[in-house]
Amino acid sequence: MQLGQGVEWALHCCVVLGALPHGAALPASRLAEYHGVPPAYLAKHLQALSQAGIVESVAGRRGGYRLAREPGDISLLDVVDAVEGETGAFRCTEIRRRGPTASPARYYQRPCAIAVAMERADAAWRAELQRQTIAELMATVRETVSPVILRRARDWFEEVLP
Amino acid sequence: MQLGQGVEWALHCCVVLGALPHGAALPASRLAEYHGVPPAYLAKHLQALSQAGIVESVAGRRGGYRLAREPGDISLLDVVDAVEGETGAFRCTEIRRRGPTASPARYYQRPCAIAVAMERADAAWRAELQRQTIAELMATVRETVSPVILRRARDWFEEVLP
DNA sequence: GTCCCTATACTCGGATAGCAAGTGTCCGAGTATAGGCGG
DNA sequence: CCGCCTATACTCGGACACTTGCTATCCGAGTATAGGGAC
Repeated sequence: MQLGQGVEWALHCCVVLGALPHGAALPASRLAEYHGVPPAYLAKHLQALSQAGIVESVAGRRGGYRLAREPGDISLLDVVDAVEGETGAFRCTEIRRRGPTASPARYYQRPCAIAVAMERADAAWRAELQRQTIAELMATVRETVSPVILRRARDWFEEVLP
Repeated sequence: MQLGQGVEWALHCCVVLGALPHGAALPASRLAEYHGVPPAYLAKHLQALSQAGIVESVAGRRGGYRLAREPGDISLLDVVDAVEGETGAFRCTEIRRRGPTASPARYYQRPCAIAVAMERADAAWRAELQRQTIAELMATVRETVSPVILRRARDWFEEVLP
């Protein structure tokens, strides 16, 4: 089990977009340049965020992406679900109904105990992601990132933002 | 993100092996037959369980697999880690150090806030899996599975066990 | 000076290849068993 | 009748193809902008 790179990229992008001046948009190409990742591939994941209503796209010149909601209203789970899809980590294929002891469906009304146990762990994972928001992430970043880096980032943004 | 089928199969196999008479072993082929899954592929996952010390293999005639520890000493996390590998779901590639604002390593001593947040969710997932054991799974199965199915399973085992 | 129009340059969006990991399979090495043979 | 030996059949274990989904890329549709021209 392994999450795709897109999750990491999407989260970093959300933090960056949240730090922009209100209403400003940043093109996907700039986001890719800032993070040092392939532009075309990052665009694909940004489209997923757009379709999920997490970011909104602004067309034309001076266009780009910006957060569609307040950073405090975007949970990490929202981002992960948008990029990875909402299919749970565990998939129960009901193998208990197969093999020589297979029986009519009425004997399997209770859910599979193994599926229940795995879903429980999955729920704990999702709950922890739901609990945290992009706003909290931004606050932590501001507190932990070196002032030097923070300054360089601000300078770079002022340079690329028109 | 999606776990492989092997996790489901391995958990079901552990529950079945835990229900065997003490000391008895069941061949991989029988386990595959009982669950209606490809024998050769299930064998691959059972090898992983064997290398992790969860089950032990008995060679030769009357051989097969049996639990290497008491069911109460095997957590679901043990099984998942054995089959899927212990690599966490989220992988941080430190993209914060890339791009135009890249700086010397001494400015990145604090861990990446995004990685920390994701690791927190991963830890919650693993903790929930660690909390539950094969023994508890067996108890739940005994309580929830239809008596008819339970009887058929017992009959089948008495038939195939020599 | 102000308004409108047009050409432009830039943006997103979906459709298109390449590759790694999970999926599925096979055959060889090793061993406890079962039967036969000898004492 | 008992013990030993051998052949056997069965087991696990690792090495070998195949398919799905993640990774990476491109070009076309659409739009806000900037500049020029007319009034």
